[in-house]
Amino acid sequence: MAYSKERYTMQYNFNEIEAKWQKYWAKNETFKASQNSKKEKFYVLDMFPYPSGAGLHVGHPLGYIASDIYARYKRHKGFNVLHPQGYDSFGLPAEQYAIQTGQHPAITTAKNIETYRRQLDQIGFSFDWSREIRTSDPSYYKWTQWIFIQLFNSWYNKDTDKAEAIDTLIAKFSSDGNASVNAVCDDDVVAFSADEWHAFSSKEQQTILLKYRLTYLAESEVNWCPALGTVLANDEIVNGVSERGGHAVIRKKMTQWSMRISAYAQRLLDGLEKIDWPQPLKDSQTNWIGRSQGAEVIFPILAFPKGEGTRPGYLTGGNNSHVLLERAKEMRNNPTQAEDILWQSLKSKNIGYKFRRQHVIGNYIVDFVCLTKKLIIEVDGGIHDAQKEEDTIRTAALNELGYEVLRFRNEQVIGDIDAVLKEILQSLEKIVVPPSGARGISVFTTRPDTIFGVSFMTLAPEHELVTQITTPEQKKAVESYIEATAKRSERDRMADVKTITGVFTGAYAEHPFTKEPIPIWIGDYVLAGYGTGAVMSVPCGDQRDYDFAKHFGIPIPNIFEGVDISEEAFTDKEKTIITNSDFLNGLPYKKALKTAIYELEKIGQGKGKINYRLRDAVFSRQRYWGEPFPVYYVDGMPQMIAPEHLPIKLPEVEKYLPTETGEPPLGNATTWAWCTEKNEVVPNSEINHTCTFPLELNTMPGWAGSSQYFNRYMDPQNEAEIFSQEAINYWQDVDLYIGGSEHATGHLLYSRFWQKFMFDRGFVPKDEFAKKLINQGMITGTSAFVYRNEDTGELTSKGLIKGLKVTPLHVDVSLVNSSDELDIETFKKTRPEFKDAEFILEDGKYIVGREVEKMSKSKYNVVNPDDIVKEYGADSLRLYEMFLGPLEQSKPWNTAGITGVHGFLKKLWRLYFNDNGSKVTDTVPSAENLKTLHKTIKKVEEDIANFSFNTSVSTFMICVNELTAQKCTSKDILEPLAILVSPYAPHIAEELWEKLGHSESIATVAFPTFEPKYLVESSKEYPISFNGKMRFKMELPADLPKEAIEAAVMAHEKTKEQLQGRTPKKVIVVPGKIVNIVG
RNA sequence: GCAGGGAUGGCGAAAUGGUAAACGCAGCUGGUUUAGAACCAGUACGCUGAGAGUUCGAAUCUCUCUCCCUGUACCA
Repeated sequence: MAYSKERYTMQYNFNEIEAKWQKYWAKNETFKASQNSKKEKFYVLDMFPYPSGAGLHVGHPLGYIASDIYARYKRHKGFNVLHPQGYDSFGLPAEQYAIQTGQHPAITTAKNIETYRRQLDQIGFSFDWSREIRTSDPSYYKWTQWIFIQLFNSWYNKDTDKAEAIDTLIAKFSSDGNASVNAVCDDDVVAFSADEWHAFSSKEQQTILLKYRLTYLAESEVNWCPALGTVLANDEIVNGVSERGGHAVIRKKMTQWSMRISAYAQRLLDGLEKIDWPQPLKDSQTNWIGRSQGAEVIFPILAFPKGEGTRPGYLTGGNNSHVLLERAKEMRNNPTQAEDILWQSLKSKNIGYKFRRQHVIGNYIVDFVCLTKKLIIEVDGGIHDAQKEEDTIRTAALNELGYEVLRFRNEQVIGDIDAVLKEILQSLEKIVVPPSGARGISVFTTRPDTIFGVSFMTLAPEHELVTQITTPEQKKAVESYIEATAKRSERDRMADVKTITGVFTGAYAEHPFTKEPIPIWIGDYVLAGYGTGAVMSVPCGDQRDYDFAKHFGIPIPNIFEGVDISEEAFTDKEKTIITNSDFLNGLPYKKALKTAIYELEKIGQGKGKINYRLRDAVFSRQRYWGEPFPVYYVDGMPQMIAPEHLPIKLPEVEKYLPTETGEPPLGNATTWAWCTEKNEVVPNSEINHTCTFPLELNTMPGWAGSSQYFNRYMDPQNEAEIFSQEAINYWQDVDLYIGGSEHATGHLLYSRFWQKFMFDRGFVPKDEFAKKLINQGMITGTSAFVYRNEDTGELTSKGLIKGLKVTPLHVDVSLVNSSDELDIETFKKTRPEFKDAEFILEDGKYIVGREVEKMSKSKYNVVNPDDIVKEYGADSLRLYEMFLGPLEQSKPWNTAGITGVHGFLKKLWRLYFNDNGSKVTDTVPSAENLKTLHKTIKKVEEDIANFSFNTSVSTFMICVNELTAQKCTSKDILEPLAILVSPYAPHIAEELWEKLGHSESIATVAFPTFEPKYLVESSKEYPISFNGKMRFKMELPADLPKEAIEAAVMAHEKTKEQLQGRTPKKVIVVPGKIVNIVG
């Protein structure tokens, strides 16, 4: 009996070992990163998880295992390693669960975190749990709120190309106004002087500053999801529906907080060059930012339709208009003969345009004016000959105000009224009046070199000019087109790219150079949200324009030399030679581009411009379970709460839905007002708008809490600062960041933005937060299927379904063994609907079908790590996940293979122990032993450097197989081996280490040093190939010179056999590698 | 359409200019102890998606094509 007990303890009892060491690590805080260490730092970070209710499946730990191996390896290499973990614990699922059950999201979140922690702990990660953070914890989101305030109090100075404190902007405004300020700001800022700045009211000043702040409140069109009751960011929408739940999304105007990320577009692009991130990830950020270089061109609008167009203000007078108005009235009542004749023809839209007489414009009273066309008609008597000079000044002043002046003499009007009217009409037709302040249609183009190829213009149906320029004849067609496109969802519009639709507005624009009229169309291939929402259409140089022109029979002028455009547009920039283009003739693309921009700038109708696709990020969400803003409102203007009063804690609410009046869920809170005297949150009833004000009802989006969390880990308990200068200066940045590629344009872009902002404001020393990033691939599930015969209802084994009409049905993967046989009895028990099903077997077995799919509950292919750990142990799970294949590749899970790595661990254990106890001796290791060990050290170090963890697991297997065959028992080999294995399989390594007689943890023991001398071979087995095909092998001394090798090979009888008497043309000898005989 | 990645035994894969398939799973044969199963020994299969080029030699480099995956999209 005693013997069998002894035997039991000497078995590899992984469950016991793993529990023991997990407890030891926790108790001794083995992996606590030291805050003041003389060691070199190394920061290994995982993307922290959102703690969902479903818990972890085997796909989740993949990245964590890889980073853990790296972190443990770095500890062995003598680094002070920071390897923290936390939870991104604000989010929609907890809130929706709360809506359904009434359970507070904080409670479900805490419960989920508990599950996650248990699951993570049992895998044996070396996280420094003393640094755990949770984004939903007020002590953490205090700093998210703090950063928001910093952003609010900053503006982007384009001259210094960085964010600066808002005070510096205010100082500029008070000394010079805003004329000299070169900032990233809203489009609609108007110029003001220092005096005007001082004259503005506080509210006006705040309104102006809001246009410059890095986070600002603006009415913007947002993606509103009625089903979720919230706004979604662009990256939260997939194929026109919400990423979560697939609900419809519509465009809606709302006042929202926005982040001026567009200020950083260029730097976010430039920064990609200095970070070691995967190329596909960099590419998707590059595409997302979408830089395109070209020009903005303005096309004046021609020929406003008669009587239509913009409605200019009636009161056009200057400062003395009250005096002039009296005089004008008088003059109206006493017209001259000529004036009267003309008025009879002009009044009541007689010639199609509305005219006014004796109208005050600026400081003048003009005889007649058409306000829509800004055309003034003056009828001069003899007196004007004497005051020619004065009239010139008058005309110039009116021109300055944007009016054309047409002068006629009394005699002309009286003598030939028809000729006068004809001239007036001609002028009216010709005059272009830019609507509502704009000077024409502004377009963005990357091909200003093709400007002479423009044969029409296209506006997005939503473009604001559409309603203003459409002619009465086209009005009906345009309106019905707009209605039709509005009905089509974004999804339909995307799916249906091939169908060409559009309609002519009836209006024309004027070509900047040829002055030819260009018809203006609207078409839904032009997107309102990109560029200016209008394009200059060059059918010969753009396929979409080409298709549109072909479809509607619009001319397609060719401006490319020697190119046939009868079938399709010519888009090859490099081969472009411009022709039929006036001053651009004969120029290649690049030169033509520059020249076109130069000429456009010269005539003031365009300029070179860089356009970005990246839009400012909407930062408000109409949700409960998110960070509250540290903002209250005074007279409609947002005010920041002073940082010393943070955190502003999320208030309690009755229910988590929007209020009946459509306000966000925080509108349900009864204690949600800010008292500026007590500096605390007080009941809403105390709101008096003098010292107590309403608080912001929106909360921050999901990415708020994750955009700086990596820096908070450096000093997570600091209550006075987001992190101490000491901590940030020591830890600097993340050395290795591992996580999924799905965050490419969300978290990873926003984090880089905030990091650059923090850098600009001097809070952090690095403007990129992660030097190296790795995307682990997804682990997919291997679903299993049974096949139901549609005719008989029988379940047919996979090999017999050919020719039958069968429906595949998912079965739980846990009921299938490694040979794809179904456990029929258990299947019947767990799926009552198949209790009496007839099974058609092959060779007495039911074989299931297999297919690789994403892991999901509904597919019955989810594999839970808990079960694996229980059955094979954490070390087996860790090794197996690494062994599956390259880290970055997506790969299917198949539990069957785990017996391989599990067997390896048992074999490893038996190197150290047999039934009687330890086998380890002080025997001097053989050369063979040392060769195996050092070969392994070399390969494993190379593999870790390349993140090739799958091959190092193979290397361990080879090593253990070899040492077992060598019957190695030497401590000098087995000790270093335990260290080598420890990053991968830490539990067994600790146990072996302890059994070898050590009392300290293996975690920081120095990694064995590779010594090349043990790998030196005295001989080499040369592969001898003939014409590149290996035929036989030959053992030769390793240091044999080239000539001797050749001689030895040629003398070999097998060589003669291969050559069959032929003389080789050539013999290639690569010493140490190969011999190749050609001939 | 564009961008990126990929295609090697029945399966996961290794080899990045020099012996293709290491390592593991599954298969097959034999053995040992079995309640299940575990362990040990042995073993077959396979020529790198197709074609061309460079080379003494190509899975690896170049070109053309096919297919698959990921991302993205009337981006002017």
